Amino acid sequence: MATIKDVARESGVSIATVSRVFNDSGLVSEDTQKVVREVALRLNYWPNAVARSLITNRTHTLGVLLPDLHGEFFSGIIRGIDRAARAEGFHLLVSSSHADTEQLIVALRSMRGRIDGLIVMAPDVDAPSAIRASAGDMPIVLLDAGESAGYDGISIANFDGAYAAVRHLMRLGHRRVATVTGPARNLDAQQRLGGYRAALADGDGECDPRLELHGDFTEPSGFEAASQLLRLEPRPTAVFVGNDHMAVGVLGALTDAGMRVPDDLALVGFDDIEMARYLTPPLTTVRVDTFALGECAVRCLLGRALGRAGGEPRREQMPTTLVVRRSCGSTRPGPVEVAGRRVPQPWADPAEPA
Amino acid sequence: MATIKDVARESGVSIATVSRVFNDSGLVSEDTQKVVREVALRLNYWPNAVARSLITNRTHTLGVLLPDLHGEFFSGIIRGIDRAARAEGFHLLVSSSHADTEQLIVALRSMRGRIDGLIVMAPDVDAPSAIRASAGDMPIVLLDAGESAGYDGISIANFDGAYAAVRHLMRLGHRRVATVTGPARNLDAQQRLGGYRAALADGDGECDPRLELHGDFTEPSGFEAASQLLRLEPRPTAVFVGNDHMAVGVLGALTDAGMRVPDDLALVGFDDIEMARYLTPPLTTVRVDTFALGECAVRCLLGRALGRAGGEPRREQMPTTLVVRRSCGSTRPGPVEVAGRRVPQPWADPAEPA
DNA sequence: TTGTATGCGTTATCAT
DNA sequence: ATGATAACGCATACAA
Repeated sequence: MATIKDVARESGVSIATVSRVFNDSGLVSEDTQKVVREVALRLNYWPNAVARSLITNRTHTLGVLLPDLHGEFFSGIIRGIDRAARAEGFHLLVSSSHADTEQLIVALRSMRGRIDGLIVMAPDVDAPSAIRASAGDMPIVLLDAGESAGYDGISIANFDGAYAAVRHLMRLGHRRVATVTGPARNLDAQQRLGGYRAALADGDGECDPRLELHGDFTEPSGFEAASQLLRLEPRPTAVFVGNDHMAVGVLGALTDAGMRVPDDLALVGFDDIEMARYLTPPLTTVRVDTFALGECAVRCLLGRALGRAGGEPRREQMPTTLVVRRSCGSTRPGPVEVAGRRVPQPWADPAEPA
Repeated sequence: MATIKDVARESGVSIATVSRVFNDSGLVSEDTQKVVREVALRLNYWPNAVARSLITNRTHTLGVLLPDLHGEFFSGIIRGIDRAARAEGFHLLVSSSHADTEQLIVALRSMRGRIDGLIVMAPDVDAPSAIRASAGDMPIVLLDAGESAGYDGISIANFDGAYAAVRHLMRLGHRRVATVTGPARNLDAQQRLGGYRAALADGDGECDPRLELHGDFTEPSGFEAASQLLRLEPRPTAVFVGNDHMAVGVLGALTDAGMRVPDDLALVGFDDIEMARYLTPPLTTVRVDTFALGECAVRCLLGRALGRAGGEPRREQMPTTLVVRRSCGSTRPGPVEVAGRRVPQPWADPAEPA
């Protein structure tokens, strides 16, 4: 692999000139520039990014630390990150599957010097401080974390989304509305539960602790929770499920038990995973725009990394949208959902904005 | 951010000794080592990966070039890559969304010096040679590409999977079996079409060019194709669809037209996306283990990058599995599919191996 | 066991 | 407009 020296020698100029050709390009004469570029092309030369980083202290690379890469949620986020980063000429150094904060720190440490900024989705609540210690003064954006002081952060409007979903159920006449929660330590789960409770309180719904069933965001846990739900006396007439994966499990259990959705029990999920619209009945749910979340994180991060922004930590919140389909038994279905679809699909679910 | 010099000074040793502590660790006395480690911890020192790479010419990073990051297919692949790479202490430098080969080359060039090896899923047929020119002597693994000479490559058993799917339909008594293909230039699509044709020829099925409908792997294109399919005279009794996304569109169009699946028309897809089991009826399809595909790519690549392997280019093929659900009208449903699921789901689809 | 000195490929700072 | 040379942070051959 040719280096700057090879190009300099072949071109009959100094390495400084070659370097200038590939950077400033203003201080080099047309003729010299032409020669150098030709030689570089012939030798298939391109500046070594590592050597360049060492002296400039800039890598044009963003570190991305996620708990997982699987599923639509993470897939959407990383896609948004990728698009936005590429648009600014940045690469992505990705590491995922961190079981705990310690593993995350190990990954972060080994990125030292290789990245200009960091996007982190921390599994634990205690992660941020540990991260800061290992990250030096590198700009960091927290994805979906709490109000950690001193960090830029982007969160999801979990509370609002859950509130809108439950309020929708109550407008349909439901007073006894159950919920299936996510993991207790999970912030999204906590906030969604908060929205559920608030909507219930604001709309004179029944506030019964037994109506709060516990899941862990997985489909089997939804199945389990639904089994418990069916044993409640009196039985709730609707259920707000903390995410769509659990809602799939709930739907399965209800169908098994011979319950009709939404007639016997109305159902609303959260996330709007792709599958939601293809369930029977199509699932009413709260949409989270994960792509935009990723994009937003990059914009926020580059604002700091490139010194465009400064001062106060910025906190942004990604809005959510209630997507009404048939599982909630809405009496007034909205227009056909068309986002991202190119062809009319008459068999698809009706939907309406929140 | 502390450097090796800071640690050396604070520890009262030379930078060479500090370096040894963080590398060999055999040639340094216990005492010195202890002091250095303490100081390093206090100063929050960790070797700068970029500087280290410059001299060792090893980055412990793998480049990953994919056409997209969206959807289960890519999500599964990159997850497999991530896991396998992490297990070997490697990072991932990811770049995606390359519309054409030129964009891909630009991305590749800017990775120069930053990666020890490359995993590429090239959108175009002409990509490999361009890649080689820009990659120097870096080890490369091609994902899902043809028989490009001189490269390690991992492909999917598209032909076998399609063959098994269509053969299954014929065993169920179907003779007039249609297909919906993917993009003409797409290798997967070509191979799946090949498997369809071969199974038809081997099993005295009807070989009618009109039975080959063209799609582009998107759901709307499946919807369109199904509309054409319904106008065929005589109407086929079964259809093998080139991927699950199109199969969803086909199913929608058939349902719209009042056709019953599988009674009026049997349906088989390809990929086994998560949604497949939740459709009505659950979709019989050919499973591709994308996770294993990614893992395999990393193993193959590291074999070369770490100098473990040599000589002949290796070509591996990921096997596929026919997952029988209800959309094909199989008269003998297999055991309940349990892979990756922790809780029995009695309402779930029956399945059987190929 | 430890220190000195060189070089990795590049940019940046001086010169000229 | 161009060249010589010192950094950048580290690993390593060689010396001690």
